[in-house]
Amino acid sequence: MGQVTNDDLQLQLQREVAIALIALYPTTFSDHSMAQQLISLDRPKDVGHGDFASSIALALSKKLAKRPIEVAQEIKGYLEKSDTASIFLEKIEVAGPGFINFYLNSKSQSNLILEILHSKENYGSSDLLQGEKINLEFVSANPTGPLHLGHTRWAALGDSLARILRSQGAQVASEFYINDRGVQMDLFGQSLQAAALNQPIPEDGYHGEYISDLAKEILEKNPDILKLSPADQVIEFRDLGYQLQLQEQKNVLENFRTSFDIWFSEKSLYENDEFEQALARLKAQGHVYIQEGATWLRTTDFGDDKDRVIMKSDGSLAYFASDCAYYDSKRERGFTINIYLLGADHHGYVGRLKAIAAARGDDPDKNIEILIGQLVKIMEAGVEVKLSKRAGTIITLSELVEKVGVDAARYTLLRYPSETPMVLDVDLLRKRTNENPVYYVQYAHARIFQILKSAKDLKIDFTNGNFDLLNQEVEKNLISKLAAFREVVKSSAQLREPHRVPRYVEELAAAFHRFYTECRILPQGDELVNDLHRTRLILANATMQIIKNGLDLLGVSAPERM
RNA sequence: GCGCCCGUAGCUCAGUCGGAUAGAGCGAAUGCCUUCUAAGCAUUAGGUCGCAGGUUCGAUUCCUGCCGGGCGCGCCA
Repeated sequence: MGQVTNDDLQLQLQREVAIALIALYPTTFSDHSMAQQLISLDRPKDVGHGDFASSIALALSKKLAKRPIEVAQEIKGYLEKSDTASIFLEKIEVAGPGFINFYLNSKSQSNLILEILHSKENYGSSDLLQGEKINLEFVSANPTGPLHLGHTRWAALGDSLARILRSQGAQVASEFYINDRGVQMDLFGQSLQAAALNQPIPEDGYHGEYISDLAKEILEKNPDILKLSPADQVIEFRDLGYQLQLQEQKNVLENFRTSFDIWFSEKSLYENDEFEQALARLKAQGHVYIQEGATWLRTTDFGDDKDRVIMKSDGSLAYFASDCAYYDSKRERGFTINIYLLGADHHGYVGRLKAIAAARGDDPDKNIEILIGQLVKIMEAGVEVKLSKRAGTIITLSELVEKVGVDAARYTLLRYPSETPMVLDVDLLRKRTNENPVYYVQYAHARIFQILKSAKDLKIDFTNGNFDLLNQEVEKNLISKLAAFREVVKSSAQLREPHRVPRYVEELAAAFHRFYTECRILPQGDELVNDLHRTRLILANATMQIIKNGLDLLGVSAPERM
């Protein structure tokens, strides 16, 4: 047998246990894959419980009519005699009510560390999602104003999720859907025109201070605009304002390290017949009907609350028309998995979006995935800031970044599951930036970097070490944390949950800080360099690599000094 | 009224397929720098996991009902 990678260990251990079950209880287990499926095997939170733990004995207790501890002992006994298991296991223990704890030997630990140092920035990536073509749509703000705090959360989440999915081999297009047509755009144009002419802005128009600034900018650059007829002025203001505002959004997102592969124009759906084709397809499939002069899609056939209007009775298009054509476009472009990151205020869309997919003949559970991002509340001076465009109390993406920086903003927004409503305490982020968890993680990285730099200055060669020497609790704990990285990134990708990465990286940083406090890494004074120093340097180096890899998945920088 | 999400320490929140004494950060108290970054570490305090049932060897986790909070239920976008 060749070198066993850590990734395989879990599977291999599972296989060994399955073999044991079949040998020990032939009347209960005959089929190998069935036995293996039954076996739970996870990484315990507590290092005292080994590198892997299984509750299989507890689960089987009833079926075998034996006490859990007895079952555990029997499995342990069998595995201890197994030659294959002993290749990578140090020892097996039965603990608590009947858990079996497995401890890896130092050979498998050193293999892990060496693999990290060998793979470098690629460690943690896999081909788990190889061949998947994923469209990931997020932010998708109207180009009629600045990006607010909600958009900021989706920007961080979407961008990080794209990085995580790509790391697992998926082909991902991150996409921004520009709502550049319809009533809102016209209101935008009217608002700009009114502001430019010092006239009252329409009641349902756009009011923020940015509108008058934008109007002023347009006037300065295009003085001739006033010569146009009022109706043409609106169009001109709308189009020029749109360009400026969209460019502004692009700049802000760029500065937030959020990149999009595709900026998709809603208007374009109508300029090259994509809407016509999508509608024709739905009609041909028999899901479209006309009632009271309006054209409807029978989404209730596919679980939606009510049918949706595509074309209104006055002949104008409903917003939903674009949704249909847009989904069709994504499928035509070859995306099999289409992820929508929606704000909680749009969660009512789930039913109709799924219905579009189903009506088209797709599998709504497979081809469409919708992630709901709960809204972000803001606390300032101990009270909640009510967000209102009218009152000018909205906090924009760029304001947040100005206050706390890109790293802290991204990291904070990524720490929580998207479906968790979160409260940002601006005062805390503003006044106490040093206490933000992001600095805790970055500090660990910077610390290691400086130590390795010192080691190089001292001309210490730490390419080889002896992992048998690492027998302290803090050292073992750090190694076992490193071993968990791959599984964290994988589950993060599979569950579409980026927050697992920051949580993990914080645990890893904590494990390192404890290790650093208790274990001297570099030789002191006149002390000669020995294998323990070298091995600890290797361990520190691997830790730095994983912190860096984790932060990269979040789009957060890993500073060399702080 | 119906649908989705949330309810875990004083505050902000983690907690994979149900598992071992329920965790982290902040805040509070106390220790630790003549040696690698104290933006760190250690110890202490702080909990009826919203409430009540059910499923089972075992429930913060799954099911039902209730209470409380957020959001959504247009031929608006």
